[in-house]
Amino acid sequence: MANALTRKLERVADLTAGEREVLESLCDRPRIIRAGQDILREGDRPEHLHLVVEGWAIRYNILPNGARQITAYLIPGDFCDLHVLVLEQMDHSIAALGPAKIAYIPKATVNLLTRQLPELLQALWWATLVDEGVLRAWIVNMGRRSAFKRAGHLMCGMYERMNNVGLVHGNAFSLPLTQREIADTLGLTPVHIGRVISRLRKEGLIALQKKELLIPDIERLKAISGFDSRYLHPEHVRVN
Amino acid sequence: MANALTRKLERVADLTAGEREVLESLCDRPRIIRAGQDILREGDRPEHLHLVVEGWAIRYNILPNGARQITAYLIPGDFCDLHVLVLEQMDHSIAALGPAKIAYIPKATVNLLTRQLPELLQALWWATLVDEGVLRAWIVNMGRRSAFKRAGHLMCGMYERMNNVGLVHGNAFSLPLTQREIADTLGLTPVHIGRVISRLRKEGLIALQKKELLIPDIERLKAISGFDSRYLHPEHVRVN
DNA sequence: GCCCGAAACAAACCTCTGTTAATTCACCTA
DNA sequence: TAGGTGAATTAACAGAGGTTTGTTTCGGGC
Repeated sequence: MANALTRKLERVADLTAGEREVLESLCDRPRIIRAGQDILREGDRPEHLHLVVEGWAIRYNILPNGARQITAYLIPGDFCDLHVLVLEQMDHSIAALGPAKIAYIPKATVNLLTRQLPELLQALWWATLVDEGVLRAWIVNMGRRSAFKRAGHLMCGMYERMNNVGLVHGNAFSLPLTQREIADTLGLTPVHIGRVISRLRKEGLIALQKKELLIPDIERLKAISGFDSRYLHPEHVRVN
Repeated sequence: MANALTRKLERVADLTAGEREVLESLCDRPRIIRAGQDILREGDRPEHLHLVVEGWAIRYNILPNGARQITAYLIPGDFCDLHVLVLEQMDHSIAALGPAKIAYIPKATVNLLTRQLPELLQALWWATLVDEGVLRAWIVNMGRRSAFKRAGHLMCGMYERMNNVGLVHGNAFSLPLTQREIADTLGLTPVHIGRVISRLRKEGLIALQKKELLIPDIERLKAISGFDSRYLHPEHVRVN
């Protein structure tokens, strides 16, 4: 079975057998990170690139007043810190949500690979462009939607991502987040997220228990929260 | 004098004379776009890439209820639609703020160039990674800061960008935005932006008149609004 | 089975930001 | 110079979301 990185990059580029093999080898011998532990901290100047092999991680900033804002959820196949190739220093932190496996890849290796395999370089660039689309949708969600729609939108996005990797069964999937994390994602408070979730339940839009989220009618929730999945779907076929 | 695209890419990569020449030629014969006119619309499947050569543009989404959210300011040297290399379809629109000059570059040309000049491909990737950092800072700003700090933060960011390209004189620079645009940037309403600006004025943090913004003490404004310029500054020196 | 801390749930109260609308100002054109 | 349009300003009011506090439930360890 192909690993997550390979699967992800193949959505935007055709890879040769050789390239695929190289990618597989990068994920060898990942380190195990305990739940909640930081993988990278603001200010770090990492010598390795960090790749999520298994589990979930969050990208987040802590403000001087202690508030936290989450800016990304990282799933298997996602790099934590590609930007340090350019900016060197971390301007935010990364933490494992649950227990996770992280591969440590020397920066030099990546620099070498991208110089030798332009095809791979392009795939990484394109994956970055897709990520940008996700960030833009995040901004729109936070800037112009009510808390109720914001929460619905987030859940639709999670559904899509999990569905893309075959992890939705019977309209339900595992959502290993506390209300505090949802709040820090959407720019709200845990208390208010509680209110919103209880309303989503009351209106029959979701059933959430034991970190398992069930969305009985995803199309209805999408319509209500103004979710448009276009931004997640690369339609590109390599023109070679 | 080098054009804006060249200057921008040289901040993240060493370019050969030949590469620089190619970049210059891309900006030949830009089209003139009138103030306020759309350059690209949501749903478009452009055959060309669009590059800002002169003037400012905004990236924005319109929601079903008519609300607008701006997700980027594009200045000379910025591409409007690199992501259509992967996603093909525009999931947002782009409009010229004032009168602007836009270069139309065939997608095929860019695909060809990036295949022939890996150095250029890498520079574009890295520029994309820098953009990602800007989007993350935008999210943090909207999610976890009060309207007052949010506005101050935006102005600090504009100051930095303009300063980087030598357009700040005597602590002042041209800010061609209406309060409505500032509101749509920060996820607030024009009325409230008005309140916030008047308070920023009262506290002597800014002087704004005729689209000219003066920040008497930039360090003070940065401190008050929690601005950290790290995310804007590539420190990288190409490892050749 | 019991205990503990964290997470979820609830209620009262408060404040920031949104809404609406009227007034003034700036700029452009006839 | 007058008239017109969009932007900025101001004010009164409303409502979404924050704060604080307390209670209940959940999950893991013993």
